[in-house]
Amino acid sequence: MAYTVGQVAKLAGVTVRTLHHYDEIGLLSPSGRTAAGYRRYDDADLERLQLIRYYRELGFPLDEIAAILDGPGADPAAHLRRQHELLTGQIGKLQEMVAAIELAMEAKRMGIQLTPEERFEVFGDFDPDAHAEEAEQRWGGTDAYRESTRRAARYSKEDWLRNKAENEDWGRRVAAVMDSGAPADSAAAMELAEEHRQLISRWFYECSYEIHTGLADMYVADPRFTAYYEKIRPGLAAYLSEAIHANAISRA
Amino acid sequence: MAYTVGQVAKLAGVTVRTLHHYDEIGLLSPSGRTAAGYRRYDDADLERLQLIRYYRELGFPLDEIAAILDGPGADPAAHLRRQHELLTGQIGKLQEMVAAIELAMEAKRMGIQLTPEERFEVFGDFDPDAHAEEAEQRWGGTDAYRESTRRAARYSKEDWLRNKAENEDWGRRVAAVMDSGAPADSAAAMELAEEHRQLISRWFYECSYEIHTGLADMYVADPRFTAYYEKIRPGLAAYLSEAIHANAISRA
DNA sequence: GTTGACCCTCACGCAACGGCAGGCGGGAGC
DNA sequence: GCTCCCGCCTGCCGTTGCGTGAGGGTCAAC
Repeated sequence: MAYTVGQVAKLAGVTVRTLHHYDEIGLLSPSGRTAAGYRRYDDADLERLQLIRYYRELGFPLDEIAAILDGPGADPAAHLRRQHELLTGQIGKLQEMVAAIELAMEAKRMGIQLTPEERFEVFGDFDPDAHAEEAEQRWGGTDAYRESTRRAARYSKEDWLRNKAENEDWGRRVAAVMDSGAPADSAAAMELAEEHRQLISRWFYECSYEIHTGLADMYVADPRFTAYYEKIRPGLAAYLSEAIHANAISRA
Repeated sequence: MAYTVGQVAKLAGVTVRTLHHYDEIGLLSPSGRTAAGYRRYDDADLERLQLIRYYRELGFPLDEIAAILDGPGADPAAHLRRQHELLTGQIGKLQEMVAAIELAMEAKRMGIQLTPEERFEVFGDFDPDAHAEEAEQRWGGTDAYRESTRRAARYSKEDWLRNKAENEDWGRRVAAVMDSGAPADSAAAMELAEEHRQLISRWFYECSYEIHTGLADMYVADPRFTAYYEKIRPGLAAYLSEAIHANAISRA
C-alpha cells in the first residue's frame, strides 16, 4: 500500500507540514516519489511514523528519536517494549502528581500551609538537604496565614459562613458519636464519614471513595492533618480514618 | 518568607532563565525587588508557580496559563480541581496508549499485520469514514508480509530457529493437553499457560499477569489472533484464554 | 477544459526557553 | 581595606518544532 502526504497526515493525526519537516531533517523520508515529485509513503514508513509518534508523545526531541530509531541493536519489538516501559513510568509519575494535587486540595480545604518543598517535590530533582533545615519554622505563624489563605478563595462571605457552620455541625455530631462509644465501623460513624465525603464534594472538589480513603490515610500519617481533627476531639483522626475506610468498603 | 531566583529555581526544578522569562512576559513577576535590583519571590509567588508548573506539565502554552490564572472566577481551589481532572484524563489517555502498544507487541510477536488505522487511532482525531473502506483488503497477502516482518527483527537466524522450535513444541504440548480432555483450569493447562507467558517474556517483552489476561481476552475478541491459535487446534483460542485467566488468578 | 482539491518548494515567523557576554553586589577570609 | 568567588542583573543571539502563507504545478472529475 502506498499513501500520499495528506492521507498519512490524516491517518496519523499530524499535519502535512510535520511530515515535510520530518522529511527535511531526514527523520522520516518517504520510500519513494511519483514522477511529478509527490511523496509516496508505504507501510514500513507508517510503522516508523508510529514509533516516532510514541517517542514524541513521551517527550523525546526529534534528533534523539532519529538516533534511537537508526541506532544499532534496536529491532521493532525492542522499541515497543521500551515505549511500554516509558509509558507505564509516565503513568506512575502522573499518579504521583494526582496524589500531590489531592494533598494540595486538602491542605487548602483545611487552611494548612504547605512547605515549598511539598509544593514541588513531585516535579523531581529537588535538593534533599534543603528539606530538614526549615522543619521547625513551618509550625509558626499558621493562624494568620490560614486566614489569608481562606480569604483568597472566591467564595462569598455567606458561603463561607454556611460552610463553616456545616463543618462545625458535622464536628459536633461526629464527636458525639465518638463519645457515645460507638465503634468506628458502626452505621452511625460510617454515616458521618459519608457526610464528610459529601461535604468535601459539595464545597471543594469531587471526592471519590478512592480519594476519600487516601485522605483518611493522610489524616493519620501527616501530623498537621492529624492536629486538625485532634483539636475537635483527641483520637478523632484515627476514629474518622477507620470510619472512612469502613464506609468506602461497605459502599463499594 | 522571601526567596531569590536561584532558590526558587532549585525548589521548583526550573532554571533561572525560565523565571527570568516568566518575569519578562509577565506570567510570574516577583512580588518585589531588593535595593540592588534582585528579584524577591514570596510564598504567594511560589503558589502561583506551582499552578504554572502543573498547567505546563499538562501542555498548556504560557499565554493560556496567564489567561487562566488571571482570568475571573478562578479561585485556587478551582485550579487544583481542574488540574486534578486534567491529570486523570491524561492518565486515561496514556493507559489507552499502553493498551495499543500491547496490541502492537502481540501483533508483531505473531506476525500479524496491523491496519494503519489501528496503528494511530490511539492518537485520536482520526477520520471515522476511512475505517470501513479497506476492511476486506487486510485479509489478503498476509503470508509474504509476515515473513518480511519477521525478518525485520534483528534476531540472529539461530535465535529465530530456537524461538520457532520452542513455540512449536509448546503448541504440540498444549494441543495434547486439550485433546486429553483436561479442563482449561486443570493444573496441566494452567502450567502451559504459565509457560506461554514466560515464553513471551523471554523472547519479546516482560509479560505481567495483568498483560497476559489482557492478551487472553484479545485472543478470543480479535479474529486475527483467534485464527493464529485455531490453526493449531480448533477451540484452542478459547481454551488458552480460559487457562490464562485461571493461571493468573491462582498465582495472584 | 476548467474547476477544485491536493501536491510541491521556498521562506519567514513564533514560542519557550538555552546559553553566553559583560558587568554589578555581597559576604567572607586575609 | 582588598580580593575572591559566587550569585544576580540585563541584553542578545541560537535552537527546536513546527505554523502559515506565497507562488506555482498536478490530477481526477465534470
